[in-house]
Amino acid sequence: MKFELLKTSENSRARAGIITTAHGNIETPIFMPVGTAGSVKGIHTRDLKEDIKAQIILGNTYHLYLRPGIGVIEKAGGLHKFNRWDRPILTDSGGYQVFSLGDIRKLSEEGARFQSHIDGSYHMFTPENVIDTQRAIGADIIMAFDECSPGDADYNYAKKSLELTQRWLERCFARFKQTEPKYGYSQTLFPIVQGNTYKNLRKEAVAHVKNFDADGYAIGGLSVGEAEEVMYEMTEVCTAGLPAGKPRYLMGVGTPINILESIERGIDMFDCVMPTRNGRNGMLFTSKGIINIKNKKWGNDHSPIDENGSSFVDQYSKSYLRHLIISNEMLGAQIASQHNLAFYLWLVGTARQKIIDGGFESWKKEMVIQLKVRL
RNA sequence: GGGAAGAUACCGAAGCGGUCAAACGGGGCAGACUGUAAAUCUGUUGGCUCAGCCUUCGUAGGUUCGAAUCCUGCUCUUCCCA
Repeated sequence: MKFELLKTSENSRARAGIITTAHGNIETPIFMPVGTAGSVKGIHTRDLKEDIKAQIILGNTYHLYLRPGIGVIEKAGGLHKFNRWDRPILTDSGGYQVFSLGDIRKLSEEGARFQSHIDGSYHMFTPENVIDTQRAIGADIIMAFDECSPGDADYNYAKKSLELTQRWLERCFARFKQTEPKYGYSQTLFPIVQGNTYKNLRKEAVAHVKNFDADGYAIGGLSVGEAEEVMYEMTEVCTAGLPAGKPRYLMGVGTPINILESIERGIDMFDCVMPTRNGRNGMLFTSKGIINIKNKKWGNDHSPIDENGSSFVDQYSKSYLRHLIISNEMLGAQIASQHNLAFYLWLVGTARQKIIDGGFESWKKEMVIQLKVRL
């Protein structure tokens, strides 16, 4: 993997660049649709590519490991072959599940022991087997196994958690170097900066992570319950310390406003379930503001979902989409997800152009005001 | 023609003397959702001058300190037998 930094804004940390992978290029800043179980829920790869203009999608190690099982994916020839997505893929390590499945897992120095949320069976994730699993899945970018500590963790917990993540990181890289890609193209491993909401821990984490001279660096453990201002502050602490010549990935973020604010602070890559999950639940993000399409007021509004939207689904009427979602028709969830994803990709694509052309900051300021509007 | 069961809020359906403005579903309305245990979850759903009051359980009466609950007439519905 290679990263070329094309431009850094004169008035902020915002950057535009290009990542080169074996499955094609990624223009940054970029938003990566989340495809946890090997599919971006409700969206065909054709629409992801041609309509939404996604350049890279995510998969999740924990979920794919449980179902369909890694053997199936290996037999298919890797996730790209399995789900017929021929552009780059990034897999999360399962570190987030250490957080989100907190009730049914136990941490130890060795790793995390999970109970499957599907059938209750027990499984052990270690830095080593998580790397092996991601080798088998065959994502272009794979993630270190970390502990994503809760937003309200106290300093002592956050410190111990960070130290564990750091020891796990050493083991992840050791295993990564001992093993080869399985499908004839190269993979790269991103370390994850933890440290919760404590500046000094974040700085320490940044310093540690730089030892590995990775192709890119992720920032984790944010947007997990802390205040937004704190998230921005932590993000900036991290980007200030990370090498300029490598992409920075802010994991799990966020709202359109979060994304613009984070781009301004030097983030290049984002992923979030929000456009798909909130879309399925009736929330639409548009350049004019937020729409809760389930609200009665759209019942007889026959204007397009988003008249300036970049997706073909934006020409469906609000009234029709409301009807579909209220009636629990599958198509409603699909249209809403597709619209939101197209909007997210439009947002980061436009941000990129503004960074290159100049004027990102003023455009961002205007957008943030607009994006707060509840239509 | 004879017999039986029933009529409860927008719909379905509990309740069968006071703790009932009335369980529970559905529907309606609103909110939440950030490296997806989520096509999920939460709140609300008679009216008002809203820590209180008023009107509601087919309908008209009655019994009782007190009735959605007991009694009588009426109206309607469903089922069974002729």
